[in-house]
Amino acid sequence: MPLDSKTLCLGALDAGYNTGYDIRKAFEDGPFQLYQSLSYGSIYPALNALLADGLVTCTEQAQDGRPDKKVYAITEAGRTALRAALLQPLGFDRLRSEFMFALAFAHLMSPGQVSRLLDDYARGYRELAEDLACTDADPPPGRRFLVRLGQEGCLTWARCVEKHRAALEADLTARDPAVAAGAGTGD
Amino acid sequence: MPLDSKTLCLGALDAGYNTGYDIRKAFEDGPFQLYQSLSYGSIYPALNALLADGLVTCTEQAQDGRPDKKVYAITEAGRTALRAALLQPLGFDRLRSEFMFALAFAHLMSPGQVSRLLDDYARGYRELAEDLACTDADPPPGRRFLVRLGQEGCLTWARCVEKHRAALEADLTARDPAVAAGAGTGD
DNA sequence: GCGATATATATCAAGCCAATATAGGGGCTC
DNA sequence: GAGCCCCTATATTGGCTTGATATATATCGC
Repeated sequence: MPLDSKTLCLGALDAGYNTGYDIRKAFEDGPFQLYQSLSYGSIYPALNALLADGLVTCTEQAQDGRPDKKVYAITEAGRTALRAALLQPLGFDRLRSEFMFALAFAHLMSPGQVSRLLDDYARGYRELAEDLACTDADPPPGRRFLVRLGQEGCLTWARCVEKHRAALEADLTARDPAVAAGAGTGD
Repeated sequence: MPLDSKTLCLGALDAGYNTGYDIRKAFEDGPFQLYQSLSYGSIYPALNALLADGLVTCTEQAQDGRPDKKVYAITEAGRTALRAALLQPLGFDRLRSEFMFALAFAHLMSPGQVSRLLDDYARGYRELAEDLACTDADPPPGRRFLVRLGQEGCLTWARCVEKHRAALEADLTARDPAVAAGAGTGD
């Protein structure tokens, strides 16, 4: 198992996110949002396990009013473990798309509903492309590459949807002539 | 929650996959492999729940030697439930990519390791594009659209990786001049 | 002054995945 | 024909993850 939640946390720490709260932001809005996700229920237990294994250190900072901040830092052993995990054979990408699954049943919907779905889907990827732009300044080479790749990929995917949607919409009206004619012309 | 495992099973049944074993294949190698996944641990309980709710029917077929086959069929109520679930607001696509996460830490690897990662990554998408071609004959409009979209999307993504990789590899050697000069190239 | 949002840690129920158990058939090698 | 692996087929379980919730305070807009 190459990339469990402990490895993901080590990566976030190496990238400069040093509290549980910050790590979650890195996966929610930050540089990792495009290709990984991680929630509190995984992060806090993972940090405790990493601490027990000596792969991270923790210094508590008392703050005015706010709850104490636990600032974590990756150790040299941690960085070695991260490097080792990244070199193991990696599982291939897995996409979970409710939009695509819904579109697989376009024949069960009205053409108007399908068109709205396609609009929302393409727009979502255009918005995501913009979100990917605003990340940290001067990232390492790998993350610079991923920003460019992610932005172009999202825009290209949106364009691909817009390119092929006409064929789908034509297929649907061809199957349901009543819609094409605008009135009940029979089947 | 729009697309839980019960909804996914209803969809697979509507698409003509009518046993638990078959449904899994639809998500493993079949038309849904690109955008959803579902395992036995979800499928069998979901089918039981759907049966209890009257959204599917089940007829047991005794077979020579082999265990009895439970053939499920979606009911009209089931198709209505499927339609209703697909029209609820859908969550946006979520990608889980171990390759991209690993590449985010390219600065922790040797250039050779990064190059191999990029090779494997692009090749994986080219192979996936081929796998997507062999699906069932004469699919409904939505799935025809998704096949075209999926194939073009995978190929485009592979090309996008290959287009941007040179910049990454240049960045990495610029950071580590020893590698550029050819001295002590540890792999 | 009031609700909304942000900081920050932590836990829990519900759900899901990967692995395993069970069981017979077909095909392959030696 | 013995051993072995893969395919069909259903079912269960352990362990992990998500999403929601609890707690406590500060700041910001209005």
